[in-house]
Amino acid sequence: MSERFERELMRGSLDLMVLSVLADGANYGYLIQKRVREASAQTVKLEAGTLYPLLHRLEASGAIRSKWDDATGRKRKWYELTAAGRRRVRSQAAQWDRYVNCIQQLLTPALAALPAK
Amino acid sequence: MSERFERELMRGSLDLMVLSVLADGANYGYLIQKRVREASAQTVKLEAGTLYPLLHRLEASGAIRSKWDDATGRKRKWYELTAAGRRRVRSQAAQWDRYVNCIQQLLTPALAALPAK
DNA sequence: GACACATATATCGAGCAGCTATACATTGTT
DNA sequence: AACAATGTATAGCTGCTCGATATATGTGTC
Repeated sequence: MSERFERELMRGSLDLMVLSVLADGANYGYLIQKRVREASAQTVKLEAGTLYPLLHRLEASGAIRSKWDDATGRKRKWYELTAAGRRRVRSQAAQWDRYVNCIQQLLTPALAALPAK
Repeated sequence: MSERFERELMRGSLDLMVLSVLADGANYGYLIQKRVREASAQTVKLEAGTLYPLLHRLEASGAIRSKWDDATGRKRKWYELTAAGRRRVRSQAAQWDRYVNCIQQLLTPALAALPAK
């Protein structure tokens, strides 16, 4: 039940998380997945079936661009932010902050009103 | 485009927002909608077509219970938290906090890595 | 050499939340 | 009489995330 809650929480913010990872430098899918999982202490699982379509959407929307790397043994598809992607990180980060504050304004009085458990 | 971002942000947290309003005391749909909108300075629009199904889901899951009020002129359906609903507010609030911290841990270094705009 | 396991990307169907549009009924305003 | 605001409700659409599945290569171990 709390699983479902967290899954829904992710919906709006996965884009921003992936873009944030790429703001630290170019990266490829498998490592992005690991970084998000580790940064969130396994709170955000980020399944492969979620990540790859998401990367394709981000690329289609012009926020990132990709390049295959066939040189080394494994084939990897590297992604990096475009200029539009960098703008998006900043703009969505600002929206995220505003949004978190909105929730906090509802949550703080609500918790205060609840019996002390 | 940023509209879509905020809409998706809401997905996981609308439950918690509505439960928070009800933690302040029993309330009915139309007023809950206004309170969420005002508390968020219109950031969260919360349409009627979203709210009423959501209230029905919350009731079906046992977090809230309802009672029609036919006494006064307008018919209103009042909702209040159940004991399970109060537990859910606390538990989801804690999850929300953890989740916000996860994002922040990705976002802070990301913004630092971006050129100063 | 065979086997398991990690690495690496990709797609499909199912489930479900939020939106818009629509409907309906009452009350207050001009 | 017309209109806006109050008040609840449902149907259809869109689109995200999941689990399952597919494919292929590299690495370690017996």
